[in-house]
Order: sequence, then structure tokens, then C-alpha cells
Amino acid sequence: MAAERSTFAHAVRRAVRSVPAGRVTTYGRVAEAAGRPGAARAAGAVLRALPEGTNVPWWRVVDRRGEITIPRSGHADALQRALLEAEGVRLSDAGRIELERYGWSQHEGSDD
DNA sequence: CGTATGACGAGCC
DNA sequence: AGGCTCGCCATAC
Repeated sequence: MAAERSTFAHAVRRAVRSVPAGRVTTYGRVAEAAGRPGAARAAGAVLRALPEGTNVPWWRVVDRRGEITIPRSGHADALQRALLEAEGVRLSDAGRIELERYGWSQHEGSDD
């Protein structure tokens, strides 16, 4: 069986899994939490490689502007928005999330 | 082992 | 606000 050769991917998945429902974080935060500040792009690659039946709430990760950066080519972008709204996260008409309100940091324990 | 790629981020206009 | 360029990093080939 394939063992975790990439500690990075493992750390990213774990970090995303720690994001509570109704909250969102950014790729940059995830990368930082994974121990690789600046590797936001690489963090996105990890989420992008996730299987369908994953236990990782990848939809709670958006870019620093609070917007979904998944290409419109597929349906994953619409799925992310739907899942977020289902959790109570409100998106603006431009499809942007208010990070000041829904943003979550690993350091923050309270939700308010 | 060098090149290309991408679900990013910061800077600029 | 929105759009572009450049820099960073892990992966695929």
C-alpha cells in the first residue's frame, strides 16, 4: 500500500479537515497550517487531486478574496457554492464570501 | 533532472 | 472592482 510519501499533502488534508462547517479558509492559510507558507498554489493542487468520496471538506477553501477559484469548465465550482450555501455561508452576487465574517483561522477557537 | 502546469498570493494600474 | 504580471511551490512528464 502506498504510504504517505508527501507530508505536505497529508498536512493540507488535515488542515482542511479542521475547518468547521459554515466557515471558510483560504489556500494561503491552509498552506501555512500545513507548514509551508507561500505554498498556497501547491495546496490547491492537493485539493484538486482529491477523490470524490473524500472526507476532506475542500469546498470550505477559497482564495484570499473569498471567491471560488475553481475553473468554470467543470461542475465542481457550482458544487462548491451549493455546499457552502447549504452550510449557511452566504455569497454575494459576484459569488464572493465575506472572509471577515466567515473566515476561519486555525488559531481562532470561538466562532464569533 | 529540466520544463510545464495550476482549485494561489501580492503588487500595480 | 476587475484585470494582468510575476513570484512561489508541489506534481506530472
